[in-house]
Amino acid sequence: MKKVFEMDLEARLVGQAEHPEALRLWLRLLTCTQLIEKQVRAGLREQFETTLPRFDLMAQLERAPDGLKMNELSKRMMVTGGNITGITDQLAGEGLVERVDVAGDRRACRICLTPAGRKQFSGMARAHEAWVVQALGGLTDKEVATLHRLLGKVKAHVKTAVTLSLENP
Amino acid sequence: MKKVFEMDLEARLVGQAEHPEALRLWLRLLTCTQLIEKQVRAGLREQFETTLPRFDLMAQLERAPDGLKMNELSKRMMVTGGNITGITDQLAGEGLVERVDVAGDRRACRICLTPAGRKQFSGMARAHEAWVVQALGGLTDKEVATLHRLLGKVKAHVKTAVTLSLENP
DNA sequence: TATTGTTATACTCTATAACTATA
DNA sequence: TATAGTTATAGAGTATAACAATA
Repeated sequence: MKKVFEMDLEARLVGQAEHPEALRLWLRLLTCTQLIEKQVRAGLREQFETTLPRFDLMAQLERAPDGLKMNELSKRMMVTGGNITGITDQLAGEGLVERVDVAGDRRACRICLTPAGRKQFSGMARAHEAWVVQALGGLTDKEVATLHRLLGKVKAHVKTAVTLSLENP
Repeated sequence: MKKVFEMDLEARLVGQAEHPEALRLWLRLLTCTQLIEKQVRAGLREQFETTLPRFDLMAQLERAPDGLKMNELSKRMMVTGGNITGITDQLAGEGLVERVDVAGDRRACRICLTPAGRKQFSGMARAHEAWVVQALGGLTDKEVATLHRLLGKVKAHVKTAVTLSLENP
């Protein structure tokens, strides 16, 4: 049996007694996310020959029956518009999504999953869910709920802070 | 006051009642990490003209008075060796770290912070800590402790699973 | 043979900024 | 003028694989 606890990002804190707990928490948050994200990226690449941003874009569309406009995708995925164009071009080239005209605004378009895209996504989503459930399998239902609630507070606080700092530069 | 809760990655779950809570938790974890990480990267770039991997490497060295070998840095930062060489080259070119011979193994070297590197790092670490404390400022001490403990369980479980899956391919 | 570190390379992801077309 | 989307580009970040020197 190999040793499970290797040194990692958190190692940089050893011996720094004066660091607030918030810093320890952040490093642990980062480590957990990176560990799970690496597994998800590897799975998407090996089993589906795709990437996380491509999966994310399709996941957004799967929940939007009428599709989403480019700028809406840009906001939700937290990346700038040019990147959405690029990913959309790839997926459209493979017939997984399509651009649909928007009535009343000839500048805009909605991006929609094609039937082929919907079908492929459902397989990926199933695998993705299994990876995540496995990764978080060490927690009880109650612990999952607690984490979800507390991270909700973090998210609300950070989003507020970001908004305010953008509004008052 | 601008609306704080925009749609984001988590939006892809709306309406999917059959999804386990684990998936919701994962998306929230990812969103929180990305939000904070974006702020940290922006701060490092704007205030110190550096990047997160460079900061991470220096942070590892700051806690290792005798420096660290390349393969040790590679393990801790969870990236492959060639990248460590690249970052080390940059930092060494700016006089912030140095390669030191290892007695008894002429293949290896230890990477150490120089006095200049140590000095620059201390300023960055102070700012970094302030950003993180601000980002997590919406939580009570008790909530921070709870999150830290629960994420510790996640980390242990994922690391065990990764190790096992690597050992039994 | 195995390990340490380096080099070369390719690819994904991202932001920025200039651009076109439409509102 | 402002907005929706595109294009072009540069740079960060990463993995892979071939390589040299040493163990």
